[in-house]
Amino acid sequence: MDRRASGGVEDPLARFELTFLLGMGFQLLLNEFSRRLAEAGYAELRPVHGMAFQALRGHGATSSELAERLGVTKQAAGQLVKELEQRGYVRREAHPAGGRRRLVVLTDAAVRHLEVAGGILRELEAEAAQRAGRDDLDALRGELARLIHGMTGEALPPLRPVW
Amino acid sequence: MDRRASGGVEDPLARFELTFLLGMGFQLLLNEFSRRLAEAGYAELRPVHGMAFQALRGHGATSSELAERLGVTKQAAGQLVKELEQRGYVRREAHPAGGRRRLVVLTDAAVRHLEVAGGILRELEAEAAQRAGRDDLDALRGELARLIHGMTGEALPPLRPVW
DNA sequence: CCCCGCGAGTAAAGATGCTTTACTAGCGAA
DNA sequence: TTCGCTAGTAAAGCATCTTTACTCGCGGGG
Repeated sequence: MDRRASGGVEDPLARFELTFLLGMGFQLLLNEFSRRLAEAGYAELRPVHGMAFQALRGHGATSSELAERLGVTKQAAGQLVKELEQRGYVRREAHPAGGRRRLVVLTDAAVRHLEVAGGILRELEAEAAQRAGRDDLDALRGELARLIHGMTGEALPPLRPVW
Repeated sequence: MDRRASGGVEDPLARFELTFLLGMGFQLLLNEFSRRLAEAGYAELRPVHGMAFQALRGHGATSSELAERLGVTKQAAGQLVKELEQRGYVRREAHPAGGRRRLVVLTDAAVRHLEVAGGILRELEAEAAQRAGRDDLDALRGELARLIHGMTGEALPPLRPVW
């Protein structure tokens, strides 16, 4: 049986613009992600915190570098770091290059969070694959990747927590 | 030539979770949409205003109905309506059902905005289709529609302007 | 008939999470 | 030594939402 509406009732989603479809899909996945993350004990962390962890994973970064990667001002990044430090998710160490620089690095708690968050994201993707079929989901990923590359070239855009 | 990386350098996007890919694609399209809309003289309107126009198109609605469709409180919706009324995008008429109800309806200016915005969205989609191929883009639309239906059933989720 | 309660709408204050403006601190180079 | 660059911080401003608390109009039960 064909999944596409052929002669039956037209899918109302077919009338929506691509941008809306992307937005709806994103919002649905993200809401469910946040729900499960809160259930897992991370209700205090918003998506932007997870983005910060992503940006800091590996060798850490200065607050200003973090700001650039997140696409916000360095003041906003500084405040984020302060909160995360108070909650024990990052440490601020002496920066090898000296100056006023401080290197912000993840603690084990943040690394654990990244693992849990990643697990939930993969779980969501697996559930979608079960409904839509693994092949279709891989195709979706490929087409999204091409769309993104077509709009940005090689550089990856920052993912900001607001419209 | 195969588009998928087969033996060459792996696409860094292949490492990202589906949720991130959706978010990036959405944000890229939306940013470009906002840019062009501002260029077309609508710099004063944010995406949420366009969403409100969508929700009101046809027969209009009360502020409370609008609030529900946008997924915000009725106070927030009321403020939105006040702004839009001052700028001449909506009118508030007597509601046939009486009571305190006021029917919020679109003016011609709002209808024109919807046309311009729709044109830009279709333009963006056409450009993406030119890069990726019309078939691929249709496939993307179909897969997004299935993803959304898989998560919501028939009901369509509100599209809120924040994470 | 009256009041009572409900839903629509409004008003004001509060919360949040950014940006803007404006400063201080360390370092290297002219 | 002073100039200027960059990192970081502090405080205020601002946009946009929610919460709390009311007022208005109507219809129904006593």
